Amino acid sequence: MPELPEVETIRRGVLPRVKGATIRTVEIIDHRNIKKIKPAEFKKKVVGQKILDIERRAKYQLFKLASGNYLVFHLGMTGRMLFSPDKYVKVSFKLSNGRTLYFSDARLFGKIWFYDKYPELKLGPEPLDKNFTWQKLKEILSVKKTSIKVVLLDQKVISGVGNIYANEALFKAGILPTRRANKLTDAEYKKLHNAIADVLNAGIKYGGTSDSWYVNAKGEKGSFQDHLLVYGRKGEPCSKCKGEVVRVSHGQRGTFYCPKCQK
DNA sequence: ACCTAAACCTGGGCGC
DNA sequence: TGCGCCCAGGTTTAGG
Repeated sequence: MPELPEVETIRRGVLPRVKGATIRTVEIIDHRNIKKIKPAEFKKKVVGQKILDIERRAKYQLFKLASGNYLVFHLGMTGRMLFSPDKYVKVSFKLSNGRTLYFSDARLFGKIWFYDKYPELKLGPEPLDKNFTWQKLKEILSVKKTSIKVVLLDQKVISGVGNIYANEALFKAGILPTRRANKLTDAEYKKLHNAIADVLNAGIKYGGTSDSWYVNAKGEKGSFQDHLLVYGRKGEPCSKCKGEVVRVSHGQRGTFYCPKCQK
């Protein structure tokens, strides 16, 4: 479910509901989301901790605790952060402010870690960072011989972009997903840089994409699915040329594009 | 370095 | 209703 815009939307909803609160109890319904540490140990470390802030790094949320420790969440494909439980809750955190934070995850691809200090995540640059210029994009892409679509999904190269926004950005930039990342022209690196920022900002503006599992911290759907131009639109007319949007499998992921508009 | 396939999992949707 | 199949916003690992 969650790419950068969805995670950011969730963070903005969760923060005001947990900021300044202390975690009183932790209930673990399914321990498989909790990584690197045993459930009992996790509870022991987390209970009693005060939450100061939530930082987002790519698709990760880092809960900054008053002790200097960090509680880190990755939502995988179907992870949710809720304050009213749904039927897929796996871990819940009862807070001193009367609320309970529910971590829901139907497919169990989500991950929760406890870190003693600020974690070193092996991630490429944040695409919405002010310092992330088109020249920087060119710099990191021009050493990659693989396809541009696969590279955009590689979190070590550029972080936060997932399958939906990669498809949308390549359509907006008019670039075929199978082009070699190092073979784009300067004009194309510029267009792609703009397109990535545009689709991510639009995703945030519309509160994320709710094609299937994604809801925000209040349990509400986003609406960017109503603005998608190619993702999930196999067989539909292209919004630019009225040709047909096609779907192929590329890099083991559904890849949507317009063969006429993307070169 | 790169490429592919498979693995981790469950659930929704669709055709029959 | 039910079954089988395909699909899924992500990431990691193994092998060639």
